[in-house]
Amino acid sequence: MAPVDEQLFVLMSGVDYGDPHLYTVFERELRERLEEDRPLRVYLGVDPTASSLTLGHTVPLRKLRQFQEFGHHAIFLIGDYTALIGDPSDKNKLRPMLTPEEVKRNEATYFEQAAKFLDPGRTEVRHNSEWLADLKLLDVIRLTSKFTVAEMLRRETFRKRFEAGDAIFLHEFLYALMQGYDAYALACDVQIGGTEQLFNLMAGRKIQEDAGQRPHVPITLPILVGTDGKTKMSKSAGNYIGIDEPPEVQYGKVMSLPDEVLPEYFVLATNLDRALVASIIEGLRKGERNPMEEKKRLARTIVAECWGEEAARRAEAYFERTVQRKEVPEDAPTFPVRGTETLLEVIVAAGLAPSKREAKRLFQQRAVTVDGQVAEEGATAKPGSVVQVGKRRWLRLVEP
RNA sequence: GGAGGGAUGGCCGAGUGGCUAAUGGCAGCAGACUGUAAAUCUGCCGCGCGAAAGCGCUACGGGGGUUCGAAUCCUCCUCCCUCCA
Repeated sequence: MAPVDEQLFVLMSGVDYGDPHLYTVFERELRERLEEDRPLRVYLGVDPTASSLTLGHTVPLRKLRQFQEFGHHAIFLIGDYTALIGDPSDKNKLRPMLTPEEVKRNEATYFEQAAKFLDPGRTEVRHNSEWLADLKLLDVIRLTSKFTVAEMLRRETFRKRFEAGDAIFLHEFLYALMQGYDAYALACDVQIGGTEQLFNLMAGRKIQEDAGQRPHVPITLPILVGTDGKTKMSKSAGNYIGIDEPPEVQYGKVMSLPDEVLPEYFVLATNLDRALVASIIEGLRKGERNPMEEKKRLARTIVAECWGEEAARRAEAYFERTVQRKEVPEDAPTFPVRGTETLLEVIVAAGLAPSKREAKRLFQQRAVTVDGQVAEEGATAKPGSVVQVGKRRWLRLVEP
């Protein structure tokens, strides 16, 4: 296996426990395991609560991949049983419990997409219903007896809700225990998760230890911010980059990220060589590297990791043509016109604007051009001309 | 079983009878600028008619009501939360 120092450099990259002391401790623990020079059992658990993944979901997947590339044994655990409860970790309110049918439906697409970021042939896929479904009430009670109420209430998410007078249901306490039990059932050496899950991972250590197992090394990663550069990337917030979105869309979304988040994106959302990543970040900080060039590299990398090199080249070329050189893309959608319709009608009919009111505003803002000339709202749509709305919407008018 | 609090536009969150298509923030869109679709600045940001002023329609969990007029008051219903027992 690769030298321990080399492994450690890569594996600890981006890792954050929210506490420098913990970092030292866990880094040492990981070093000890790596020195045993054997494939470690590394597990990542994912609850199939959503049917399609965002770039944010790929952060822990990439970490698992890194372990895999060093020859460690990767376990992808589908939390089909825990999903029924709902992880309270990242929420300040109760999470809805899913039905078994919903879980099943999400699960298939989930792994299919996750597999893009793993080496699927070398990944062991498990479900936690395999062991959790068989626990007897007595087993569960024994598990709960290892934890105290004070311990639970010290946890930030619960504490805040408790202090705010919000409801905390008993089953929410159980979530951490279930995830902890997974670690024990898998007899894992390492568990990967988001920083907000540290509590759950620590619960796992405790359960393993009580059962006479060596507690695993937690590897927690920060939450990836969304395209707004501020809040957590999520579908519902609309600030996401979906891994099944078209290459051009992904590329564009990356290019619209605020410059400040480039470092964290390079660390968390790419598989680029860690030494290179470090030098990029350093270069950006010192102003020796051009943010735009680096952002293009980031965009290219992310698209390539989702769709392949070829798609990344295409997306980049598209961006350079349309945005940087402001050319009309040759694949601009066409729209048949007789020459009697008004531009306004055509823009709405072609879907370049959601409503007439909105289209009217676009005209008022001088955002509509025909063959490069700013067009007025009353103009008629003539076949053979090219309409551009804003920076990224085009239409080629053709004979019907 | 009892008492009380809440449900507002994509999200967060003001508003407690007309001045409210509804403060503000975020997200989004446009223009300017630029090193990029970054940052910054400015404007827009329910739908329809109208060149425009303007007019109309729909909207504050759901139904019904009071009123010249309701997101705001009353009533019933649904869902959520808290406290006491």
